[in-house]
Amino acid sequence: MDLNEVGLGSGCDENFGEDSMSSGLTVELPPDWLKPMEEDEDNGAVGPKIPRKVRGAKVKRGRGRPRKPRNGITNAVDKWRTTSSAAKLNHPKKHQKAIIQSPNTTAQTDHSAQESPGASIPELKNPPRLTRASMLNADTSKRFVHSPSLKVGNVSVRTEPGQYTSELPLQLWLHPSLERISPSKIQSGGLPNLPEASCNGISEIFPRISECENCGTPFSIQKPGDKFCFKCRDKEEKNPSPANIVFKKAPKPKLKKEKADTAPDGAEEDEDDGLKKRNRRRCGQCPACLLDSDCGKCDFCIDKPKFGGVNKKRQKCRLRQCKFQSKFQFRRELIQRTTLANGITPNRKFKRQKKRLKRGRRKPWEKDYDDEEEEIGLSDEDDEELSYKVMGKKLDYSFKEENGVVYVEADIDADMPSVTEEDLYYNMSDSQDSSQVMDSAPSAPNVLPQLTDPISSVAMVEDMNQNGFLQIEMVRVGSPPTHFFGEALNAQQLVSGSQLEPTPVITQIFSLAATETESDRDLALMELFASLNQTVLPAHWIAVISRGPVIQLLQCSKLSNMADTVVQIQKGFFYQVSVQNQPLLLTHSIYSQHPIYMRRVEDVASLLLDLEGWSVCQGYPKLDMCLPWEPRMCVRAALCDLIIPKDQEHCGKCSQPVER
DNA sequence: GCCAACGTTGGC
DNA sequence: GCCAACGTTGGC
Ligand SMILES: [Zn+2]
Ligand SMILES: [Zn+2]
Repeated sequence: MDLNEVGLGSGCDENFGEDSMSSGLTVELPPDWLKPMEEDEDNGAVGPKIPRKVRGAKVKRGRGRPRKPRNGITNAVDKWRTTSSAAKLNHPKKHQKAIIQSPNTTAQTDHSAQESPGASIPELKNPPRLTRASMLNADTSKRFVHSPSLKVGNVSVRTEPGQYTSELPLQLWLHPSLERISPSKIQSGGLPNLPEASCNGISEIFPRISECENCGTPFSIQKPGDKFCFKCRDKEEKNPSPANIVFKKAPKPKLKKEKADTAPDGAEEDEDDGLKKRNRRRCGQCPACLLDSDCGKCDFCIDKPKFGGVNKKRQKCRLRQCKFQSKFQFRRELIQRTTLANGITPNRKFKRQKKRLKRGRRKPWEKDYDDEEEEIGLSDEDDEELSYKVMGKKLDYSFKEENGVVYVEADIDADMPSVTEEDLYYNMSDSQDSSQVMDSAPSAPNVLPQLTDPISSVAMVEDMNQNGFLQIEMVRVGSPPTHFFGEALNAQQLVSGSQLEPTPVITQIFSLAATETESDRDLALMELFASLNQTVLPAHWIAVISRGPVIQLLQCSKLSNMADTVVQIQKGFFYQVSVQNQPLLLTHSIYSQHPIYMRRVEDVASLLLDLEGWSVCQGYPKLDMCLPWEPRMCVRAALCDLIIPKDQEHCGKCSQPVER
């Protein structure tokens, strides 16, 4: 799976003239300027055994083990504010060319017509190219998997068998526990290797995380029907159930490791095995897996030759350890964050959690590396205390900003007995102090009432159901990605979960003002994402995150004027509004009414609310392109405003089109 | 049983 | 051939 391919807008990149559009697939890469700096050459590799000084930290994305599959799909050109929009202004030539090649063509959008369930989409002569109707606008209703027993949680996205089309709607599938899926059906149904082979990448956005039916551990669903976490799957495979029985009530598998097990036979299995092994430690979907850059500060990073380390540990950066499948997950990450925030130098952070006199496998002739520790000046007492604070107790935290200084507020529950790493992880965002609810009614743009009653979320869910929205809207808005952040997902959890328990006092505030690294920026964005998912955003907006990382805010309701609108927030909190995949010009007045950076949930919410007050320019009819029996097509002027006041039908440029 | 160390290997 | 980072293992 390649999250680079997450494409939220639908289809058309013709404005940038580089996409052949043959497939109609949407491939939207995060802009290069947002990626970690690439170092193009490797100043002579040095043997791993030789400690060396830091050779500028190289950030390289194609790392060894996990394969990051590519495909031949043409990448969309940057459409980001600072690049594309600016490019439009700065490079009129290129832009002009694009316009000539492909004017912004748009189908006359008629939401009400599309909304009617029976309405079929007329066959267009060259639909993907000419219609800019986004996937969010497409008639998706038929593709949803309906189930009488809808469970609010455990929702993920997938395409139905045989439904790999260019305009993929947001689709949901119910957790397999609710649906019987036979393996043959899956295989013949053309659901190739989800998540690896997803056509437009939309399914990558939503984590397919579920709970292992055997051990309850959260895990990433690798393919439809997965019910067990990696471990249990392994065991299951070693004692496979008869082919036709799919959901056998697994008798608590004896989880004894059987060493000399059945020898794998067949190259196919080997390959499969290899692939499985490669991906064993990464789900590819969690925030950690989405991170591209090493922090350079954790113990594993410090150990890396590129950071001047001696390459003894040879592990992936702590921050990049998968939230679900890594064996090094989380505990130390928390330590790092805390200590980072605390201003303690990175070198001190990850020294032993446990005092060990000697370490395994050291060759007798090697230097005693314990000395090294003394060089650094770390006393064990320091170390243990630091670790204890974080590890032994529940820790919630949230970012706050005040006078330009960013703080981490950590809630530490002293009564909490020692918790597992998973617990820590899942408790991370349990603190509802930072959780805010916006009423779905677009009012009071800048006031975010505190979440008081979890029921309100439930009520909202029901509301939306009654209003006839799509299934996705029956999920609490903003919830899909929150699997990662441990937010309670279904109604029951909302009621019975930690929200009802008063969260302890904020006991520590750490300043983060100092140097901001690439990974800090990643984390800050993740943090915003987490906050967004603890917030009920304005009606039917959801936040998803994709590789980069990039936060994307989508309006899920086709009834909204903003159904085709996506707000994307990048590292550094730059944001961009685009309509049907086309970025608004920087000069658009909506930008002047909001902060340049979407740092805070409030800013985002306010922007979304504001957007709801606008509508999308419908362009002007392109008569010559339409044969009488074809649907009426509209095009937009080159410099179309895209978003216009609600009472207008098209923007100034489209009402007096220059072309023709 | 834990984990530092390191052999190993997929991906490039 | 190099590198990232996985799985394994011996010392504790
Ligand atoms: Zn790191
Ligand atoms: Zn992951």
